[in-house]
Amino acid sequence: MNKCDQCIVRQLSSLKALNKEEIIKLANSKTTYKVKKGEALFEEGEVTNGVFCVKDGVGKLSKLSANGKDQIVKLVKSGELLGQRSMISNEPANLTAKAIADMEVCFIPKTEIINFFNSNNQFSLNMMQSVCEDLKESENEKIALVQKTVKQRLAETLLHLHDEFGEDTDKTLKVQLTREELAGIIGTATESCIRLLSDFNKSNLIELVGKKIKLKDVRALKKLADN
Amino acid sequence: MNKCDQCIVRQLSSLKALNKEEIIKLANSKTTYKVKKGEALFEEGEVTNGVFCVKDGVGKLSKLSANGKDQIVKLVKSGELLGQRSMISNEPANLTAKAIADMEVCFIPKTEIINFFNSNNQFSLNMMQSVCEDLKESENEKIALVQKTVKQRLAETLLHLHDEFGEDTDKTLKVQLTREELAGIIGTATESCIRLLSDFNKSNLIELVGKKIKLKDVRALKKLADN
DNA sequence: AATAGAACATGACAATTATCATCTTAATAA
DNA sequence: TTATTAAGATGATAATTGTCATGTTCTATT
Repeated sequence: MNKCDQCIVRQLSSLKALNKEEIIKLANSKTTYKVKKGEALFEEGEVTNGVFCVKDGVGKLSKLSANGKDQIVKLVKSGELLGQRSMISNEPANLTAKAIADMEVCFIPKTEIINFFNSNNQFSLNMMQSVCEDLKESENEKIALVQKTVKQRLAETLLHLHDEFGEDTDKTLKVQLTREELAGIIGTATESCIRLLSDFNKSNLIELVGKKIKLKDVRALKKLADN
Repeated sequence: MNKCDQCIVRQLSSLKALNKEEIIKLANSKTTYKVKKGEALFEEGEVTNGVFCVKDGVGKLSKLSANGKDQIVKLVKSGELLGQRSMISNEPANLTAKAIADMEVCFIPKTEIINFFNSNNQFSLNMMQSVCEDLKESENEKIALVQKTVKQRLAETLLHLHDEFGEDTDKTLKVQLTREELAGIIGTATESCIRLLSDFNKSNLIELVGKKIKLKDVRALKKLADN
């Protein structure tokens, strides 16, 4: 059996609908490579012509503003796909994808995906559902941006990061984000983000272990977040 | 030939991929009805179990916040579909859909849509592309919320409304939104929205004709919006 | 036409958040 | 190790935006 069969992406993403035969085709058409922390998988405006499977590492989808701030739209972790939207829409990428932690990815060319669309209905449906999931999240985040304060959004984001990525052995968040990146997720200035982290630290909601963050009072954070 | 064949929704939405036979099935399974301005098609949390075709009128998808403010996520006009996301995801509606102008809609039950998914690949692809389009817009609006000022977002929104809905014979915007709704789109307080409209009026960017809005200097508005 | 209620408008003020400056600490390269 | 740069931290201040109060103008209904 080839490697794709046991791959985490195959287990977690839309690709789980593919049968043995299709998986073999997939394995033959894919290309695997590594992306170092800070490097880009693709940049806004590029035509990607395929989909990226994230085997390992963490990526961010973001857009640079005129004033130089990077707004992070989504984090992508191992097991997920990247670049479906622009591939499906036949458009250049709307966002830039960069590695936040060293990544290992496979690239699947568009032609192959289209074949799967045509031959495997469940695959199409899975893909559609995954885009719908992204849409729902995006809408809810949009609403949160307007209806919640920066403090609430920070609390919410810390909880999300905890849920999605888990914690290290020292109980700190596993994803290593700079304060600037964290600010880019919640949509605020880096200084504001740092200030609030200090506040949270002082009021014992979190603990700052060097640059890492440990959630100390999840209940209080939750209460703060959805008020 | 039955009515669906000539329907504007059939011409503009994903439904355009359906063949004659499918259109007949569609016509037999649909139910048509009217929704008056202010009334809801469905509310957040409801299970819709199908898709709405907007034959006429304008609708808004929105979410009510704790403090009573209504954040508008999307406007829907004739020719578009409504409720695909929660149908595809098998989830209750995430947003409330209300009529902003008297609407005429057809409801297509989920079972029928699923049949089309299975029998017609192009239909699936169209639907997927339309969700992708929504996702892209949502992401871009999310970014705009963070990276642009309220003034810029108002300018941007006025231009969008002009593009999407056009103008009446007196050159005012065709969509009739209250100031409160407009504020709900750009994500600000109603008073702030009103104040900025006054400012735009004073600086000759727009003209306030009663409650209606006439764009007077599109170029300046554009410059303001994407700075 | 009179009245009530909604929508619009504007001022005064407060709260939130951004910006700029400066400093400390940590990471990286020579 | 030391130098250099990046990341983190904090204060002071300004700008933006929200909130509350109040008044005006529509609009609909009797």
